[in-house]
Amino acid sequence: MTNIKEIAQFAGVSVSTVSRVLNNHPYVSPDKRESVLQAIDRLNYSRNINAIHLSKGKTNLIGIIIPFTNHPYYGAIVHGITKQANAIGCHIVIFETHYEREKEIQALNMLQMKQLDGIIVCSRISEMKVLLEYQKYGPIILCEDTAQAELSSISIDHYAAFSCALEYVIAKGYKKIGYSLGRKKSRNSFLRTKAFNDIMRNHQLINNKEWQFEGSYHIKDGEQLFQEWNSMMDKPEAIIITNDDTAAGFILTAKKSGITVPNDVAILGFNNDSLSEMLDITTISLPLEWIGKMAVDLFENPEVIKHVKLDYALIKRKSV
Amino acid sequence: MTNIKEIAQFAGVSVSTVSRVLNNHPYVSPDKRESVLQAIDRLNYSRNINAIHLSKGKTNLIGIIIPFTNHPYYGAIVHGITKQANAIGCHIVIFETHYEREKEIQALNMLQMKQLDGIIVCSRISEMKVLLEYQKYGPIILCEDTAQAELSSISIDHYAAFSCALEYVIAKGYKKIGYSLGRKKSRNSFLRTKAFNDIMRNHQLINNKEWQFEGSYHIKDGEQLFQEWNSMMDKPEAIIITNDDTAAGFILTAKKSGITVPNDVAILGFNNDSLSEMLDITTISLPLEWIGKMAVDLFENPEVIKHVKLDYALIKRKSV
DNA sequence: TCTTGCTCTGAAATGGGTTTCATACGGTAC
DNA sequence: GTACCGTATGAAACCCATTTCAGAGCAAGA
Repeated sequence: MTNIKEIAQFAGVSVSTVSRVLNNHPYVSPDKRESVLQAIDRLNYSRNINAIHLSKGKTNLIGIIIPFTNHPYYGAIVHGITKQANAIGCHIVIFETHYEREKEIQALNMLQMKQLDGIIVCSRISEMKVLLEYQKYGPIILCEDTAQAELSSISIDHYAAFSCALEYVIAKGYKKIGYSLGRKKSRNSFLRTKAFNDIMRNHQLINNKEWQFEGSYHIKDGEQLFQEWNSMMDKPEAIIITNDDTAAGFILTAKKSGITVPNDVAILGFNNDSLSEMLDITTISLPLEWIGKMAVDLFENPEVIKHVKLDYALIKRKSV
Repeated sequence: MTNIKEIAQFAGVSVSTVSRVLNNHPYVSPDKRESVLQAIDRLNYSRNINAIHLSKGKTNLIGIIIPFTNHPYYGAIVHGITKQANAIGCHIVIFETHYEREKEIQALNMLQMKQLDGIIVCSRISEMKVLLEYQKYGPIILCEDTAQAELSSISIDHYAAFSCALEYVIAKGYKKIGYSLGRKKSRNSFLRTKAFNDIMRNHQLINNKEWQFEGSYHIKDGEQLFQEWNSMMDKPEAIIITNDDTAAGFILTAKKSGITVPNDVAILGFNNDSLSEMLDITTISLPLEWIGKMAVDLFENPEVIKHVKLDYALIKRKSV
């Protein structure tokens, strides 16, 4: 492999001058620039980026912590991140964690060891305390509704979004209402649960713990959810499912058993995936790609810790 | 940032010894090892991985070239790659190309500049010639049915898989058969087209160019495809759609117009996504995760160029 | 006793850039 | 004429770890 030194020799200049040409610095005379360029061409030179990384102390690599790659919700966020990251000359490294602590630590260690310039956390299992420890090694952006002042975050107001969904279901006349979340212990779920409790109390409706489910991520989970619902003696009349895929799974499975939506049970989804459009599922539309874009923006300005909230929208269709 | 030199000083040894401790080399006396370990702990040292990359000439990073991240087909492959890559201590960098040449070149350049140890190409637009030029910089693995001897590949026998699908449709008594591909110009599509032509000829069935579509990737494309189909005077009775998502979109849209499957039109999908299971779509199951795993295996053994073929399976359900 | 061989250690070379600093030169303002 | 500034350039320091090489010490076998 040819290196900068050989180029310098070949071109009859110093390595500094070669470096200047390579980085488009001013103060290089046209003829020297030309001869360097020629040397590069002749010797078929290409820079060793690891040396640059070492020297500059940065890699233009952003780590993304997500539980699953293969999922519309995170897929959309990752897509947004990728687009914006590319726009600022960065690439992304995916850490698919399946909510294993160890995997998250791996990513954080790469930040510490300077292989990553920053990390965007889409969803996590590690305690906030852990993230804060690693903050000194580079910007960590959270895609969650955090109250943590020390880390920038971008999120949807999940309390408000869930409230909006619930109020709509209630306004439609349903009284026995359940919901299904991803993981109960996440920040998002905490806020959604709180919204549910508050609003049900306000309307003096029954808050039945049996109608509260979790583990809704994929289509198949909707099948499972339907089985659970179907086997209950006392069934909720409406379920808010925080994920269109699962909602779709529920509805499609229900149909096979002759249960129709919204006649037998109303379903309200989240995300506004194209699948929900196809199946006419009433849903809350979330600006997922935009979350990704904003996360990168926050990464770019690490000196200002900000907490950005994005808007949501109720998409009225036919499942409620 | 503390570095290895400071650790050496603090521990009263040479940098070589520190490096030996760090890398678990033998031939370090227990007491020196101990004092190095203590120094590391005291000074809160962490290695600069970029220096290691520079020194070792590798980064344990594998690039993945895919057109879309947000898609079940590629999602499954990426998932398989990620799993196996992690197993061998590598991480992955995603290049979402949307079939833009420039993006693919970006990835290849990162291979050249040694930021990547290798590249797995899931689908591409660049000519083979271009890939071959970059081969000297590191292993390039193709997830396609290539005849190219110089690059390792992992693929499904798309000719056979498509043949299997078509023979099944024919055996079911359909005569007017169409199909829909992703991009017509891809290697996979070439083989599928060839299979179609050969078999239709064998069975002396009409090969109507108007019944051959492309651009089928997402659910929404299925909606579009249905509109096209529906507006035809002379409609095919069966369509093989090389993508379950699009097949699902077709079927769901059809249902809204009162067209039922397979009575009015038979649909055969590809991939065996969970969505196809939900909708009882007859499909060809492809071992996508396994492709990912095998791709990493091939990456690991770059000295032997291999062309691995994986099996497929016809999943009979109710849409044909 | 001498040779061989293993354990242990550090100096120095290596990987390959970026950046600072010192210097030199030509031109302009006063 | 002198002071000052912008352009141009190279030497050397710096980023940080790995690895080779050479040598020292010590024990076992001949």
